[in-house]
Order: sequence, then C-alpha cells, then structure tokens
Amino acid sequence: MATIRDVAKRAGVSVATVSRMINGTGYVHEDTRRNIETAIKELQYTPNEVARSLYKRRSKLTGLLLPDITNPFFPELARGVEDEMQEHEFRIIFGNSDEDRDKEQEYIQTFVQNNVVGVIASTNYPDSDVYRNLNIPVVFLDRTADNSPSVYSDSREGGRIAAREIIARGSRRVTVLQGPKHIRPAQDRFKGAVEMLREHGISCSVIQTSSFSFTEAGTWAEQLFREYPDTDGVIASNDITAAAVLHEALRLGKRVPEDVQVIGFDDIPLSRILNPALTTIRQPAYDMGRTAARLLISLIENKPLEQTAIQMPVTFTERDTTRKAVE
Amino acid sequence: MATIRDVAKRAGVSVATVSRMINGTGYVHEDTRRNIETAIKELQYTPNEVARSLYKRRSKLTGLLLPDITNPFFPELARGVEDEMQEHEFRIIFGNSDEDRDKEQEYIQTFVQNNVVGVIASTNYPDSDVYRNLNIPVVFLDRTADNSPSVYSDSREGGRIAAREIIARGSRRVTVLQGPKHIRPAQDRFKGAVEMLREHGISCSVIQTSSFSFTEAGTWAEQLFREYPDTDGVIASNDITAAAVLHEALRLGKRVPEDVQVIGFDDIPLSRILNPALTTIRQPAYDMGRTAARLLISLIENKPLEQTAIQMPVTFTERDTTRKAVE
DNA sequence: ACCGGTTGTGGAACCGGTTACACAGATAAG
DNA sequence: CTTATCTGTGTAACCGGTTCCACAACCGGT
Repeated sequence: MATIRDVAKRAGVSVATVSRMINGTGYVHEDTRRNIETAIKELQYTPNEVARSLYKRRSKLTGLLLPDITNPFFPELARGVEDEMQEHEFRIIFGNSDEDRDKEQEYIQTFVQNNVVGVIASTNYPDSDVYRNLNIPVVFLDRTADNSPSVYSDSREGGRIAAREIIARGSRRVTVLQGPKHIRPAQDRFKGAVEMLREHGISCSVIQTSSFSFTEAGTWAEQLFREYPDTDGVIASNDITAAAVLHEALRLGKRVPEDVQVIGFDDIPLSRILNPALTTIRQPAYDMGRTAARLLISLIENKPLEQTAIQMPVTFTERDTTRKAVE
Repeated sequence: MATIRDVAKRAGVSVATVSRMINGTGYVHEDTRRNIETAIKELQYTPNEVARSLYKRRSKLTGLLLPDITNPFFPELARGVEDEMQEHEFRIIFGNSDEDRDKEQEYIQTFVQNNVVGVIASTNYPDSDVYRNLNIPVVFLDRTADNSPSVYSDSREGGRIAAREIIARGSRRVTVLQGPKHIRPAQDRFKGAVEMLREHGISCSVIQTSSFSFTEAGTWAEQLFREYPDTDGVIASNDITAAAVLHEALRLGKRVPEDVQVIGFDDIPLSRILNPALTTIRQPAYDMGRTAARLLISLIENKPLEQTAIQMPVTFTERDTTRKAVE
C-alpha cells in the first residue's frame, strides 16, 4: 500500500503539498498538481482513512444499530439509510442489538472507538446514559425520545386507524395482538387500537406476544384461535404476526375476509404477495431510513434545522384481508 | 474522551506501562495494575481503535458486501455473519452493491482505506482485479470462484432436485423462470432444472427475468401465465418470484397445487407463512453466513485449513404448493 | 526602490495508540 | 561474590495522514 510519502517522493515534493493537492486546501502550482496526479496514478495511491480519522478525530463512518435485520421491516430502513449515506460518502458500521441493552451499549462503544461521526439507532432505551454521554449526533429511528432528533411514525394513530377501519368493515369480536412489552411502537399501536375500540363501545380480546420472530408468530396465531375461536377481526402488531394469523385462519378453514378480517402493521414487501393480500397500516420504511440519514448528516454538518423530531405519515393500505367498508 | 496519556498521568506511570497492562503484553506489577485499573475506571477510558489500527495496520473491522439487503435471503446471511463476527469481537462495515461493479469496487476500496482485516462478498465478479489485488483475505458468499475461499450451495443440484420433484409429482408442462443473466447461482439453478427436465424428456417453457425485486416479480408472474396459460408446474428462481407466481396463479383462479405446482428456491422465512405454504429448495442461509465468517476469521488468523471452498447442502423442503409424490 | 499581498512550498508537530530498546533492581545459580 | 535471568518500567520512534507556521519568489501600486 502506497503512502503519501511515497507519492511525495515520486512527485518530488513534500507530503504537505500532496496533502494540500488532494484536499484542495491551499495553493498548489499547476505543474506540481500534474506531477502529483501522475504519481498518484502510478502508485495507485488512496489515502488511508484511518490516519486521517486519527488526526481529525472524525471518520467518514456512521453507526447503524437495528434490533434485528432478519425482521423484514428493518432491511427497508437500513437500505434507506445506506443509500442516503452512500450518496454523501459516508459508510456504515452495522450491528443488531436484539433489543438487548448490553449488546446495544457494546456496539455504541465500538462505534465511538472507531471515531464514527454519528449514530442512527433503533432503540428502546433512548434516554439511557449511553446516548446522553455521546458527544456525537444521534438520530433515533422508528423510536422517539423527547427533544432528541428522531424519525418515527405515529404508531398510536396507526392503531386507531386499524381499529376504526376494522369496525367500519363490520368486525365486532376483535382480537388485538399486543406485541412485545418493551417495544414502544408496538405498545403505542396496541394502545391506539384499544382506545378506538373502546370509543366505539367494542370490547376486545388481547393476545400478548413477546417477539416478532417468524417462528414464534405461528404460536401466537394458534393460541389466538384456540382461546378466541369466534374472533371475527384481528389487529396484529406487525405484518409478520398478521401473516401468521392469516395462515392459521386459512388452515382452520376460516374464510378471510368473510369470516375473519386481518389488519397488519408496517407494510413490508411480502404483504402484497400474500394470499389474500394483506390489508395493513403502512409505514414508509425506506423513506424513514433516508430521512433519518439526511437528518443525521445535517446534524453532523451543523446545519440549522427547523425540526429534529420528524413524524412520518402512517397510511391505511387496503388490500384483501378486509371487506369493503359499508357506507 | 480520555486518552492513554491521561490514564498514565493519573496512575503515575508511563503510557507504555498502561498499554502493556491493557493488552496483557509484558510485565506489570500487581500494584501498578490496580492503579491503572482505577484510573481507567475513573476516566471511563476506552482505547481509541483508530490509533491502534493505524499503528498495527489492521483494525477489528471486516467488510461485508451484499447485493441488496432488501432481498429477504440476504438478511439471513448478514445475520449469520454478524453473529459469528460479534462473538469474535469483529465489527462489520456494510454495503449494498446492487450487483453493480462500480459500486462494488468503491466499497471494497473504502474497506481497505479503513484497514479492514477481511472481506466477505457476495459478488458476480470474484475474478476481477479488485479482489485479486487485495492483500487481505476474502471469502465469497453465495458465489464461487475456483480456488478462492467461498461458501455457497450447490445451485445446479438444487435446480435438478426441483425439476425431479416436480416431475415426480406429475407436472408435464413445466415453466422455468430463468432469473437474472448475470447472477451465477440463478443461472446454475436454471441449468440444473432444464438439464433434469431434458433427461426426463420433458420440454419446458422459459421466462427470463432480470431482477429479484418484489415489485417486478409480479410482472414476470403475469407474463408467465399470459404466455403459457396451460403451465402445470413452475420452477421459480427464488422464493420471491415463486411467491409472486403463487399469488398470480390464485388470482387467476387456478388451484395450487392441483392445477399448478410451484417450487421456489432459498426458503426465506416468509415461505412457510404463505398460503399455501411454499415448497422450496432450501439453502441454509444463516449457517452459510456463519460459516463464511468462521472461514474468514480462520484466514485472518492464519489457521491451517483443510478446505476453503465450502459447499453447503441444498434440501428439498416439501410444503403445500406441490402435490404428494406418486410412488 | 519599497511595501504589502498573493502564490507556492517545506519542515515539523500532532492525532493516540504500540513496541523496540535501554536500564535498574531483585532473584537465582554457580 | 559474581553473573545470568527475571521483573518492572520509561523514553522515544513509529503508523500515515493534516495543518500551523515560516519563508521565498513574484506581483502590482505608489
């Protein structure tokens, strides 16, 4: 690997001049510039980012912390983040937290040890010391913290919409899947749904789930129809569990949406491919990722900002697991 | 951020001693050790990995290059890689290549600029100069290159199995989805399937697809049933396209598996949740990721290896989009 | 001819670690 | 008692960049 000194020697100048030429800071004579350029080409020189980062105390790296890339909602976020970062020459150190505080802390620590310039985190503990003591910008993604930069969607409203729509379409014995206790957005969705159900005087059954994993989702679905066999409407806590519920309902010979309606949450790519296609509350995941990255970059560059807590719209996406609304 | 000099000053020793104590190299008196430990705690010191990396010319970072994290097959790989790396204290710089040579090259370059110790890449161009000139270990994942360390599965055999099983279950007018031209495993699956079909004297129709995206998958599915309406068996190039085919078949009122059988490839998590659940050729994605990471780590640590090209088994996973085999 | 500003360049300190080397005291062996 | 070895520590060079500062040549204006 060629160093800046090799280039300097070959071009017959000092390292300072090479550095200035590369970074476009300070004066460099046209002839010198050409010499350096050819030297760089001949040696296939590329600057060592580590050395740069050490002196400047800031790299071109950012940290991205997500609960679990295996949950199809997160790759969308990740991709949005990545694309935006990529366009601004930032790179990403990535980690899965599994919603685990220790793992999360460990990652954040290695992020700072590597001089990252900023962090995007999807965490349940935005108020923890780990973040408070960080002296680089952090953007919370899919999660909120008061007064902190964040990009999230209105889960409570999403829950309300789901309930409103399922009621409007005739379900009266609704079961709501509560979602993992420690995951804020899941709880907010749940609250929103229950709230709206109550406002309409409709009582509901509840199934408490403790993860979003594909394998366990089937279990909740079975439990649901075992405990509440006459359910005629299910509000799931995300699309994965909704898909499992749908699967189980059909397995039991129920017709969807005629006998049971199902509404999911997220609108992951697979939802439109299910049979019947899943009605769901859409979060614009990819855009959320991009927006979070954009926000972080602004923070990094100290740009003035109108708002740093960005709420994204949640939309009712009507497909085939719900009936037509009665006017 | 506290530096090693701060710690040294506080503990009343030199930086060399602190460094030795932290790294467990050389002698350190028990009393001195305790002093340093408390100093570290009081200052909340963590070593700057960038400085380390600069001197040692190797970091604790590895590069992971995948085509598109949005394709549900890759998060499984990524997760496998991440978990194994995590357990060995390595971190990951991540990038999506979109199967694009330039983007790929750009990422590899920034990987080396950041002193990564190794790279895991899922690329269509394993023989390109980018990799040949790399003087750090590379493991190709989901792709092969002769004599290079790689972890992949036997796509051709997978294709053969898919064809064999769909024939055994009675399909005679089979359509094979070819998959993107530049993606090796997709072509191998295709070849395997066509080969086996020919061996059984069964001719087949072919639909050429050019991506694995969710949005376009629907288009290929429509085209398939438009051009070959009497198809009674579909061998898809992966589970996403299979899901789209399944969706379209049902939309057209065909019964699956009675009228049309469908076999996918990959066995992504969603496959078992589809209705009917998708029969597919399984690749052990998570394990592949883990294995690749393990292999890379061995390479990094210069461990002697029996084999560096690791082929993973591909298994026929029978679910409900195929009929029972006739004996 | 003199002065101030612009242009162009190099030397050297610095970022925060690691490690080669020197050295001193203690201990063990002969 | 001498010498070799082990223990424990500090000084300073080094990794590969960036930047401060000094300095020289050149320019135009007075």
